[in-house]
Amino acid sequence: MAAMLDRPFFDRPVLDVSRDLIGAFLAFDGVGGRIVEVEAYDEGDPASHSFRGPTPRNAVMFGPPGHAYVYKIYGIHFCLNFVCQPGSAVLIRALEPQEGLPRMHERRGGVGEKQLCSGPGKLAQALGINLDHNGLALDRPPFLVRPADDSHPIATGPRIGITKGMETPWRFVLAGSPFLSKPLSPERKAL
DNA sequence: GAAAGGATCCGCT
DNA sequence: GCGGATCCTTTCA
Repeated sequence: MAAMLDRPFFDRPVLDVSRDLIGAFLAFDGVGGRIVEVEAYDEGDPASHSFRGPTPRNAVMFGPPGHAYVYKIYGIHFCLNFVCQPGSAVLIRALEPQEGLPRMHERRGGVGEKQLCSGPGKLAQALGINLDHNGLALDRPPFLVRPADDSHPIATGPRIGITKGMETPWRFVLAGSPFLSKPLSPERKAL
């Protein structure tokens, strides 16, 4: 079986992990695809849940690397993060669907393939992720995370939907992917 | 104890 | 392009 991303991979600076996750494969209970969009958050970042220190909700962000931090947003949607070094995490924002397409379509209700996982809330819905999965380890089932098998053109830009820290270009995308939550604009230098 | 506001999505205009 | 849905965490008095 192919290499799996485990704790040492995530126990690194969050920007390095974010970059290396573009093109990686994520599945939850056999449903998933290629990661094409992520955002980095860390403790010194006013947009991050960890900015004001540990709370009951964000406790997982201060726990061991390589675990899932899941939270509910706007009372409706769930967002999936990968915990890196203490107080930092990567928000998984979009996937290129590859496995378990029928179940994704069931959960997402008749949207086109490009919209199955083109946003953090959509992705969590398509994969069936909810608060029950907060704190689960990423290196064993139902999670499966495999590294990218080749290099990918990566672009960066400002993060989406935040009200603080807007100038920090910590959004990472697979350049030119049609599965992003939004096109990257303006396009920034690749890494 | 109260109030504000959020790392979103969808439908309507 | 704009606003509503919907809830619960965090903050402040």
